[in-house]
This record gives sequence, structure tokens and C-alpha cells, in this order.
Amino acid sequence: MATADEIRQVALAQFAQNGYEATSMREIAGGVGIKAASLYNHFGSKEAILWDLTCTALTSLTQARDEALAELPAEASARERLSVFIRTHVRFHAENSHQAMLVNSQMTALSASHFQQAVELRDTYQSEMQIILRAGKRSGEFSYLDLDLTSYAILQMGIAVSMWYRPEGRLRVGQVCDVYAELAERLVCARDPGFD
Amino acid sequence: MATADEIRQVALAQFAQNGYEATSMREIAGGVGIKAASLYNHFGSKEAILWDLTCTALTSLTQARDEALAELPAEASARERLSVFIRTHVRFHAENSHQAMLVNSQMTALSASHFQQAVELRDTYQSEMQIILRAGKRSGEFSYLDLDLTSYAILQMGIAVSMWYRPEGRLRVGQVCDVYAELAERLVCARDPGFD
DNA sequence: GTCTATATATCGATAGAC
DNA sequence: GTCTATCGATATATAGAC
Repeated sequence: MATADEIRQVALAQFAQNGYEATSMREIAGGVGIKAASLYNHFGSKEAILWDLTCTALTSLTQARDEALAELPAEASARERLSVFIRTHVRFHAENSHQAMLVNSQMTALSASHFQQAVELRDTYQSEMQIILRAGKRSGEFSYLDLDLTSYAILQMGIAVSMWYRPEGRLRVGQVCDVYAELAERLVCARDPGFD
Repeated sequence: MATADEIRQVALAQFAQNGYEATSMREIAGGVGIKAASLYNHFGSKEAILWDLTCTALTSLTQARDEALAELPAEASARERLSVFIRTHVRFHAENSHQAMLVNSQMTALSASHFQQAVELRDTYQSEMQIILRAGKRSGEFSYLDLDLTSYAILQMGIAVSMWYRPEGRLRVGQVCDVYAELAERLVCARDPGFD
């Protein structure tokens, strides 16, 4: 593997587990097997590493969701779209917990400019959930009290999976996705679109 | 206010907003209006401040929940108990967002011994949710696929309120509690206990 | 591209005067 | 209980040899 990628891998694990501020360039270098000064041949600063990792995490998450939704037929119901979204969302947070924890708790360590860009990427990702919820209410499939709060609740349930899921645990990742798809449908009182 | 309490107030805000590692003793002292060395007349170390704040936050949260549940009659239904729990939970996270964010993202900065004690306090708090969910399933009020995941989901929805709720926002805290009580009931398919 | 050596700054914490 | 002064460690980052 290229050295830059080894640095990404080690830094991601350490930032996610111990926090950005609590991780030193020496510790990252030690994990790679080089000296701290050599890191600067690959990244201009410590913050540049964090920004690289944050960008990759947010775009990977969005791309995974977009690819999954693109496989649905154009006439797919809101219920189907919600199911695909939440399953991809939960699977990503289970299988990429370090990337998820980085985005969830280390973004404040970014520079002001990078932080703003990261917030925009995250908001773009989350806005698709509200589009689906609105469409489902319009079609009569969904019923909910508040769009913002319901969308936050659905997304947050899945984000938390990154904090407890372990591959060797009681449930396979597919089972976890099944449960959360059911929970999300309950939050919007999902009904079959042909119910009327 | 006693100086120790002023230190608690300033440190809580700075730890929650910028993170424990990113906050220096000089910055805390500056917020109080004293010099960094004077902090050590009130707390033995920086970690002692974090531990003090974490303990207070976790016991306050548990106490608020216990007091609210204690006001219910002994024969209260699981549905009523869930409603009181989630409303107290959400209200605390909305009105004490700094304490909530401290517990949610700075606990890893504690010493190993203190971290373990904090995890136990948090688990004790969360276990009551599972007791209510089990009772509701037994009585036929609730229906859910997985106890652990459903309880995580309910608690996590409310925890996230601390990250976005603003007193000057669109909804009063009471309205937010109403919406989340409804969302929690949906997650367990809550029905009136006298339905059969 | 990695190394040693180092610059410069800041960290948590202590000593001792007042 | 607050202050000034400072210790020793460690931080990010750079310079220059190889």
C-alpha cells in the first residue's frame, strides 16, 4: 500500500478511537512505522489528514446511498426508497464505524473553512431523507407529526449503530439492517402505497 | 457563586463546545477571571474537573428520570412509564445540552478507572428503559423485534436533541417532548393496555 | 522519501511570595 | 486563595543530510 494510504488508515483508527486532539503526529507515525517528520512528505499538516479523512468518509457515505437508490426503478414507492436509504445508512455505519465516528465527533477539530464544507456535505446527505419523507406523506404512504424531528430521529438511530456494532456480536449486519428498516417504517407509520 | 462552581460552569461549556483535549487550564481560568495556577486550589487536576462534571451530569439525568417516574401511580401502564421516561430524557437533553454533550463525547478523556465508573452509571440509567420495554411486551402493550436495538434507538433519538435544540428555535421544549413521546410509542407499537 | 536535529510554542502542574 | 515564575514534557512543524 502507498505510504499515504497507510497514514490514512492509521490516522483514521486513532482519530476515531482516541480523538483528534489526543492523537499526536508521533503516534500516527509510530503506527505506520516511520518518524513524525516523514508524515509531512505526504500531508501538509495534521489538520490536512483529518480533512482528507472527513471528505472521504462523507463522500463515501453519500455515494453508497446514491448508488443503492439508483438501482430502484423510477416508480419505486417512498416506502421502498426509505427502506433502501436506511439499510444503506445502517450498513455503512456498522461496517465503517471509524469513518462514522470521525464524522460524528471529530468534525469540530477542522479549520473553520473545512468545517463549513463538511457541514454542507452532511446536510446534503441528510436532505435526501426529508425528500423521501415528504414524498411519502404526499402519496399517503407516510404519516408523521414533524418532518425535521422525524428525519433526525431516523438518521440518528442509524448513526448510533457505529458506536455499538461488532462483527462478532449477536446479530449479523444484515439482521441489524432489517430491524432498523422496520423501526424506520414504524416512525413514519409506513403503509402499502396501494392501500386506498 | 463559589469559585469552584464558577470553574465548573466555565469548564463544562468549554469542554462541551471545544472538547476536553482542546481546552487548556489557562482557557478555563481565563473564563473564570483567575490564573491557571489558582485552579489547583479547587481541583487537583484537569481530569478531576472532567470527572466532577461527568458524575454530576449522569446523576442529575438519572435523578430527574427517577423523580418523574416516582410520581406515577404504582399501577401505571408500561405505555405511561415509557412516555414519562422519554419526556424527561428529551427535556434533560434539550435544557442541559452541555452536560449531555459532555457525557456523549468526552467520556473517553477520563482516566480508565473513572471511565469505567461512568459507563456503569450510564448503563444503569439505560437499563430502566429495557425494564419498561420488557414489561410492555409482557402486558401486550408493546410489540417490537429486538429489545436491545429498540431501546438503543429510543434513547439515541433523545440524546441527539442535545445537538440541535435551541430555545429560540421553531419548537418549545414541551412540543419537542410531545413529538418524541409519539415517536417512541410508534417504535414499540404502543397500544392501550385495555385493548383486549 | 526517510532520517536526525531542532525551532518555537504550549501544555499540565508545582513552588513559594503575598 | 490568588498571584508570578518556572519546571519538564510534549506538541506541530521545519531544515537539511543522506
